[in-house]
Amino acid sequence: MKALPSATVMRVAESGKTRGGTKTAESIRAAAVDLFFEHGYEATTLRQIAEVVQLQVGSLYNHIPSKEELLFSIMSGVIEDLILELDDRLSPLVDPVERLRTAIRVHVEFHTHRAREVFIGNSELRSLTPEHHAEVVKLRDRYEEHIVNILESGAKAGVFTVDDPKLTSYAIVTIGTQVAGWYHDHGRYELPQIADHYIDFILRGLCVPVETATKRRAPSTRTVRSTPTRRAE
Amino acid sequence: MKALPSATVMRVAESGKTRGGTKTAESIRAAAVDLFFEHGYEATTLRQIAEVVQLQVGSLYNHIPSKEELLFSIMSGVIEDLILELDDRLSPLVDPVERLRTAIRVHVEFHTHRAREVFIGNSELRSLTPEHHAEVVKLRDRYEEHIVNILESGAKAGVFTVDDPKLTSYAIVTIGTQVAGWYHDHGRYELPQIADHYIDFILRGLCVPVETATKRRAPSTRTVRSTPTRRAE
DNA sequence: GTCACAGATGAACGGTCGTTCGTTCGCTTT
DNA sequence: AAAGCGAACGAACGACCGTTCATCTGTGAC
Repeated sequence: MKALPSATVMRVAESGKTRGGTKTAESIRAAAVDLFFEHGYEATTLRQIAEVVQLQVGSLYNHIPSKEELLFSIMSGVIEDLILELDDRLSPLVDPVERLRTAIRVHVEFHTHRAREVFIGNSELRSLTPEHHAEVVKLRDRYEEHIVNILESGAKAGVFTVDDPKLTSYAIVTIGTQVAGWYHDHGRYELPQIADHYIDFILRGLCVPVETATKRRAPSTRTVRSTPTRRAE
Repeated sequence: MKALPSATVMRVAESGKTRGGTKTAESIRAAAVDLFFEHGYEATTLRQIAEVVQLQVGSLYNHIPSKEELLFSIMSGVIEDLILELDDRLSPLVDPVERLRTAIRVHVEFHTHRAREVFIGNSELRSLTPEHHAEVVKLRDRYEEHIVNILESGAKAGVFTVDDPKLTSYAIVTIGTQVAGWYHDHGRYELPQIADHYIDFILRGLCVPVETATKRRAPSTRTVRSTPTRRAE
């Protein structure tokens, strides 16, 4: 599989689900996400997963090759979806400031909407086989490269003051990522509010003049795409 | 069995114990830090720890009450030390900007010097008993409160522009914390440079005018050339 | 009607886990 | 020399792990 052309086959990413699978396989995956998130991969047993999906342990192996493969498919899947989403939303934009704004917004949105998977992706790397580990790290680096590219193109255009793109990208990525650690649907903060706050914070850090968030949000049609509150828990 | 020479009584070994525990207990703790960091708490075996400290498994229980207590002592210990260090370095300072500068510097320094313990503290919370979990969270909140207080006092004094102190403190703490994930001793970045970079970035995010890092520091110490290599845990 | 077959079953396997415990060792104090 | 005692030993415990497998079951195609 090679990188897909960005303008042609984008329909795959429209629903966020790139991988199919039977209903049973899908619910095994969902149960695993919940349990891995709550107790960690090592502390989660296949028997717990089987209980959630109302199956016997052995039956799981009709749908998964192994516990580790199950983890890997979750981890690689979530990063792939993230990259697809970013490419999709970034493709019509050229202005570095707008591209960075959007990248941060996508990052925060994605990391809240799929917080459990993202959390797993960030904490269970060491439970993968060396081969799978390398594969996931490669995907992660590919994503980070996007951010660095935006910073560098903005610096070249003279709109960002960026001392060290790599170091700065670490800060930006980690700010968005950690949101997954504390955000939940009916908490204190609304999603667009969080994104706006961090966008302003980061842009100021890059010496970009920023209007106040309230002023900017009022007139435009700047709405968050797909804000379903259907996450139940 | 040998008859002891008659004059051999004064062989005192009084220097064995210092702050904390015995030498054995201390090396068990050290081995646990290394192994928990590398493989995670759940994936680490008491038998692995025993092997490192050259003991049989059962003998560990002469020094620890249980595996979970061992984890708890590591996690609570590192946060306590962090709070102590911060209090110590902050106490002579009153200017909010200088206090924030120092807080960030302490945070980054501590999170690099004791990266393994900090990493454990951030990733193994869920392996604690509910009681220990609550205790560690309380300690962590106490630390975060320090940062929020600095931000609020700076905002009140009119030197910081801070939209939401809590949200901003999340960003600040997480920027420093993630350094522990990739910093290592002989990498491409020097510790003070990392701290300076993030201090400037954050201060600009708070609308504090900042001289360039090059001007403020001695020019000869700036040796950032290339990108750091991300540590693969 | 029967055949094929995906999928569910439940027992079993070989390991490994944290923890316990009776015993032994070696040093210190009497 | 004897007693006391912390610490190490080493075997064992019961529980549980991921995985396998021979067997059964239900459903749709012919």
